[in-house]
Amino acid sequence: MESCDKMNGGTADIVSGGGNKKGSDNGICCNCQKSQCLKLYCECLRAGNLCNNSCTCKACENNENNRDKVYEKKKEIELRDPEAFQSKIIIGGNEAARHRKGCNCRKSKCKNKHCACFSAGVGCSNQCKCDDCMNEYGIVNNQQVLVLTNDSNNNGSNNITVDNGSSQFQHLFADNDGCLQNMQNSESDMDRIFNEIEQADYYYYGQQTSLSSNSENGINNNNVNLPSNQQDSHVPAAAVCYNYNLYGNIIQNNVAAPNYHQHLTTPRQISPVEYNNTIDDLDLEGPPSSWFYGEPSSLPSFFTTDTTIQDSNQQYKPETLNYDDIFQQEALPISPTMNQSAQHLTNTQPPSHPNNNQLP
DNA sequence: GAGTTTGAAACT
DNA sequence: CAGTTTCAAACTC
Repeated sequence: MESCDKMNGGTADIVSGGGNKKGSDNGICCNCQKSQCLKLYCECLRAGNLCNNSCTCKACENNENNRDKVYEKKKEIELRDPEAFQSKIIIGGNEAARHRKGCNCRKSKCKNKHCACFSAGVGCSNQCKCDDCMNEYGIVNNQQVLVLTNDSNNNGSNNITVDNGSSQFQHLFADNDGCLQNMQNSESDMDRIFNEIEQADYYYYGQQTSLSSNSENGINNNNVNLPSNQQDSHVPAAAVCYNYNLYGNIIQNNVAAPNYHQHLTTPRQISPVEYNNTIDDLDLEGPPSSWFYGEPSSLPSFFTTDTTIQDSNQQYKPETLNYDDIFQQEALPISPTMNQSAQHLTNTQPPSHPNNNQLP
């Protein structure tokens, strides 16, 4: 039997292709045999996903038909560990990323994927109780900007894929990955993200630059007209997507950047930016935000510290809230307040939604 | 593909 | 809280 492939070389196709009856996957799948996919052993459940068509689990109950049971089990798990469904990785401020609980490795020396820290792409920290650790804290063993590739060379298809760069990389984005989940709602979503990135004003070294349609030399091939002393960018722009809980606190964010070479060879049409954020898990999350744009190297500092999902008890029912009235969804450029925003993330509390309206 | 190793999660 | 068992992923052959 074909099993859920965990060793896919770091490329996860996040285009749904439609017809996914068991739920969205984010590239996550499981092979659970005994847990009924109702324990944290199940990667799908851990990520907040229902199991999907890529899963080869047996007696799976983590599906649409058992939403109530899934919810009850998740509550049980959260009783044992209130942070169980939060990202395992904490990235914030100027500190190196670390695993929330750390690892307890005895034999692996923390240098393979048996180690939770290594597997998540971060160095071990003083949270860990590992022996003979060779996974030094502060050494991030992956890249931090998600590269989106329009993979037109793959089987002649036009699918957009996520090139993680390494098999470890995807774990930065695997947990409760609401932004990618939302992108799966439509095959055109990734395409739209590209367009939005290009539609946005470009920022470079914190300065807004202008778009030029007929640039000739160097970096200008990518249609960004940069000052001559700043023409060394690999990627013209990148975007970050925040998801907020019902209190307006960031609970998840993602970073995306267009593939540079693809960008050079396939000029993309600039189209009006539209935001149709579908909210799937009203009980857990507030509305996902728009994508924000900025200079790529600045984006990792926008990763947030961990935040409690404060509505996991379904206190706020979807029908009682009018999200449009609470949040105005619109794209806001990161710069020129980039530094100020980044500074906020060094605090314990992440920044609130730009149009935050605190709920009771 | 089957079997072994590993360490987190669950349990006692 | 500590020790043990269960579990599924990672790894090896």
